Amino acid sequence: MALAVTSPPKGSRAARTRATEDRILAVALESFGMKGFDSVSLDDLAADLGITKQAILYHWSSKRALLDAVIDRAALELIIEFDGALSEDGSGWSRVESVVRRIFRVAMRRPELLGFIREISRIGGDASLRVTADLDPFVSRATAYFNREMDEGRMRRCDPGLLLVSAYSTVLGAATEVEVLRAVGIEPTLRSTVVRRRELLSFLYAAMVAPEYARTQAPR
Amino acid sequence: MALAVTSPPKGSRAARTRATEDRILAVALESFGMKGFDSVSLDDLAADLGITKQAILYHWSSKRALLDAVIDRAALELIIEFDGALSEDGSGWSRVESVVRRIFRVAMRRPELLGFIREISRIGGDASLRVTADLDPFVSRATAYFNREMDEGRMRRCDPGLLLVSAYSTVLGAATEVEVLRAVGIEPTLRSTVVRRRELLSFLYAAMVAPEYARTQAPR
DNA sequence: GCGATTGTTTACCACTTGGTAAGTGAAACG
DNA sequence: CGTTTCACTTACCAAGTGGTAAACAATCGC
Repeated sequence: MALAVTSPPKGSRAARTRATEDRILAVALESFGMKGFDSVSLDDLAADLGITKQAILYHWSSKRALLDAVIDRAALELIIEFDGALSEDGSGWSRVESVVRRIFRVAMRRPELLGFIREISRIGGDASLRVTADLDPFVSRATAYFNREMDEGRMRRCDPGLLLVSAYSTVLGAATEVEVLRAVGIEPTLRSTVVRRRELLSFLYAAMVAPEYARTQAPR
Repeated sequence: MALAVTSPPKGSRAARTRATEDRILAVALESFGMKGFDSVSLDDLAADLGITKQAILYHWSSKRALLDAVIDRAALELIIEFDGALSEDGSGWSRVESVVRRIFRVAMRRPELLGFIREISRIGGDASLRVTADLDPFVSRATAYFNREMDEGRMRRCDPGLLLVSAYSTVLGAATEVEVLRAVGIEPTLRSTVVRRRELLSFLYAAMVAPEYARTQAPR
């Protein structure tokens, strides 16, 4: 899919270097996330970019070093996508709802981003440690938020970390487990995604919202 | 980890052939599930088995053909692990609970099996179609079960397919997303797994069991 | 016992992999 | 303007990839 438009040199040299590295990281994130790290060769990447593999190795000394850079970029983009939702106005359920909507939006529009995180989990070792470290600030904020909500009785009391994992994997699963969806007869179209999101929200609502509080805030 | 004990030839020729193919499939499932299809070469597999790669290619004409065989085996093992739980005695929540316990047991004892299904999902194409077809009977049974439970008012009314996906990915996630667990500060030990399973069960309980029915069957 | 069959190995092969070394053209700098 | 620096390419390479061909040894039918 070489879109390689050999764009006319523009801007300062430093700026163009940054632009090239950006393009490489973007394509690498996309490919690693969709096909897996080992399934994508540097030649594949280079071909998609319309450059040579050695150009990539000029910016990063090895494929593994490139992976580290992609991890950092993916974590950054994830935080940008989700962290805003935690800062939004509204409390309790409405804020959870907005996070879920964002995850669905990301899963629909940028599936490679979530796929990449999963891929990193499987690679394990240093790569996992890196993504864990990168995402730590976000996790802390989310956990603190859950704790606050529980303290004020708007959410069922439970372990915030586990709640985060449960909600994360539930939403991520419903949003990305295409094959499983097919297996249960749900063809992943845009239309069905809306239905799934609505059902999932009521699923999460039942699981998370404190019963005493539920009457005042009905899920859609 | 070549355990290659060059076992003394035993049994009829047909039986030994079956045994060899079984060993190959077992090791391939383990490796593909943990490291990914592309990350495991035929030479790697052969080395683990203490044979040569050409011995593998004698039984299956290509690496891809081997993958198909592994898919069939994985689906079979999955069905064996889970289908029994659907047939067990008990109704409503207790049966769901027994399925969840089984998935956790599988996730702890045979992580490669669940990892393999996920890997196949990502490979997509024919491989996905194959696993979908293989698992179809089980999915039908589970869906029918959910429908029955809903009809009799023991479960919250909702789309059975989506419920299956949600429950599947929630449990699978909580059981296998080791990196995410680490990120939220849950070190995946045997002890913490028990805690997580208990919390997850109450999470699922709240989400699935019909409110009118909940009073009579408290989750542990 | 003996040739045919079968499972496996040794010997290859064309191709791809990540990575190195040296060269090149254009911008940056004095 | 010359030269130095930089981003990148062409030319390689050794190690590995999936796969083929032929040799070989154990077992089967007879």
